[in-house]
Parts: sequence; structure tokens; C-alpha cells
Amino acid sequence: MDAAEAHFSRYGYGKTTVADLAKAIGFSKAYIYKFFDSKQAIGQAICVQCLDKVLAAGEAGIAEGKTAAEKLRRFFSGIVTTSAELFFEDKLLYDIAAHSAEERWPSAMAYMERAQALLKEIILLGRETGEFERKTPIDEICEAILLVMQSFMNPLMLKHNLDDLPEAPTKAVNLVLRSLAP
Amino acid sequence: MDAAEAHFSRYGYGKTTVADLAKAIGFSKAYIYKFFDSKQAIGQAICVQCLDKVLAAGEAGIAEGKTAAEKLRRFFSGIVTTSAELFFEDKLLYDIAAHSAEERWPSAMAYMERAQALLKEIILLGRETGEFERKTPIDEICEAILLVMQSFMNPLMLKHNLDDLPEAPTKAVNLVLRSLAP
DNA sequence: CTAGTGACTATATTGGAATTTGGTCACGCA
DNA sequence: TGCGTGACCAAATTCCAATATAGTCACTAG
Repeated sequence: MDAAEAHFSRYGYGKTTVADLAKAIGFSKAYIYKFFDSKQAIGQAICVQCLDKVLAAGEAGIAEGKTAAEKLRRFFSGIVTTSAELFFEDKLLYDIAAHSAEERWPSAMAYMERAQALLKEIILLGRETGEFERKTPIDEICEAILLVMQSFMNPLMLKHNLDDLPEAPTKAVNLVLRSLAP
Repeated sequence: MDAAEAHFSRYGYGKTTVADLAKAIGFSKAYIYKFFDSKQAIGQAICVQCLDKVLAAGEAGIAEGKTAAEKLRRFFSGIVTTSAELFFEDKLLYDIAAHSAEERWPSAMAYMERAQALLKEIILLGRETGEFERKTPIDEICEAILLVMQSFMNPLMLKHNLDDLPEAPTKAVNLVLRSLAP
């Protein structure tokens, strides 16, 4: 995994061969296939690492926020900031994440599901404290929020919106918060 | 233009040569460059035609809707439906539109601006009739709505969300309408 | 002066042979 | 029995010469 992250980060997913990784850890190529079903599986594992970091930043944001609204703001801010950082500082790893979103790899699907779970917690909290409205079915809300935030959460789409950071996602979140008003 | 639309639609932008277009209209290649600065300029012109049709469907939707909320719904529904139709029935033309969005051609920028203008009219109407809230600055609202609807308005992004039609954009619009509630 | 073009060039694209690469498997060695 | 591999194959990728294409310009016919 360490070798894979290093190589993918330096040479990109396409340019690193499984043989390279094997040599780096001093084993044969065949042995790697005892642990990973395919090169793509290695890519997914690395992708999961990246997306975990992104989500961790989102969770950290949630922890920092005091009110539910503030948690929501910082949740997305953490995600977007970390994703953008990844883009600028580790473009080649970012490309794997974008590719995983494009190809609908399980890693990307899992990322969205975890994000939805975190989001749900925020909304539920906001409902308890009375910050958010309670009429709309919660799952519909979570789904809709993820849909409208996709342009900034999905690495594949975020890369087309980097010019508008950080104002654009802030405006989007403002809209989302207005939609949650009681 | 007719020749270009026919050729782009049948063979795609990349596979049709300027010489093909010249031959189709019975002039020399050089003559075409009296009217278009480049092949890309021809592509843009065709792209504008496509996006105009999409926006026309949006305008038609506005006309059909009775209330502002209904206009908004039908506006986006018209845009998304027409874009998706273009994708399925004229993939090669759609690809030009997607490419234009990716490369930020003026055609794509103009499309977004016109969309924003139409949107603004709807919102203003909704404010007059009391359907929508009036606190938030109108331009901020329009900008934010376009941002969150990008996943479905932008051809480049819509093509990654075709599986979720037509439910996803409906849910997104529902969220937008909630955000507009007085 | 206007409408239109053939001939030309630098860049991009293609085809397909040669090479790499992802992936498998029978096997060796402790 | 379990850790580990060289040798192998089909499919993908690279490479490069041949070709095609976008774009220009001096030019002509009317």
C-alpha cells in the first residue's frame, strides 16, 4: 500500500506497473495478486485512503461546529478544502479519485454513502435543536443535499469548479441552509 | 451551418473535416474561412444552436407553469428533458455541447448567462406574488440555484447523472423551492 | 473591388508492427 | 502446508513513418 501510494503519487496510476510495485517491496509481481485481485483493486484501496482523509476533514468540521448549521458549513468546507488541496498538491492521486467517481468504483460509492450518513446525523441534530424544519422526510433531504452538493463533493465535478472556490460552495451551502429553515 | 449540423451529427465533430463541409456546400475549404475563424468556431455555432433549443424548452416550460414555483419546476424539467433527449438521440451533437462546457467556450458561458436571466425572471415573479422569500439578495439566489443545478444543466455533468433521471433533478428542484419559501 | 480558389505548410492523426503490461498457473522451497 | 516465483499469454500500449487536416496566402475571374 505504501509503495502503491508513493508510486501512484509520483508517476500516476497509468504509468506505474504492477511490476514496479512488486520490485519496490522486493517481491514478485505474482505475489501481489495474492492480496489484490487486480491493479484496479490496488487503485481502489489507495482511492479509499484519499477519500477517507477527505471525509475525516468533514468529520473534523462537524466536531468544530457548534450549531447544526455551523456543523453543516464546516462539514462541506472541510470536504471541499481537503479535496482541493489534494488536487493541487497531489494531482495524480486526485486523478485516481476522479477516475473512481467516473467509473463508479465501489470506493466512490462508499464515500457517498458515508457522507450521507454523516449528513443525516447533522440534520437529525438540527431537527432536535429546532434549527431545521421537520416536515420533509429526512432521507429525501439528505439525498437532495448530496445531489446539489455533488458539484463540489464529487472529485470528478469539483475539478471543473476549482476556479470558483471558495465562494461557490459557500453560496450553495447557504442555499441548502435556507432550504432547511423551519 | 446546415451542412455542419448534418455532418457533426452523423460523423461527430472530430471525424468531419472542414474539407467535407466545403464539399457538401460546393465551395472550397478556403472560402469557409471567410465566415468562420476556425473549425472550433463552427463547432461553437452548432453548439449555440443546440443550447438554444435546450433553453427554448426551458422557456416553454416557464410559459406553461402557472405559479412561479411551477414555472421553476417546468423550466428545469424542460432543460433536463431536452438535454437528455439530445444525449440519447444525437449523442455526437451532445458531445460538442459537453466539450464546449469543458473548454469553457463562450457558447457555454452564454448559455449559463441566459439561463440565469430566465431564472431571475421567475424568482422576481415569485417574489411579487409572495410565493418566494424576499430577504436574500436576488443575484445571490440566482447564482446559488444555478450552482446547485449545475449537475443537471451542465451537459458535461449531466451525462454522469443520466441514470438518476428524472427523480434526481426533481428532488434537487424541491430543495431549491424549499430554500425559496418565505 | 468582390467572390472565390489551388497550392502550400506545419501540425495532428492514423495504422500496424514491436513492445509492455495485467493477470494466471504450475511449480519450488522451507 | 504455506510462502513465494519464473515463465507464459492475451490484451493493451508505445512508437514511428505515412497520411490527413487545419489554417494561410497569393492569386484569378468577373
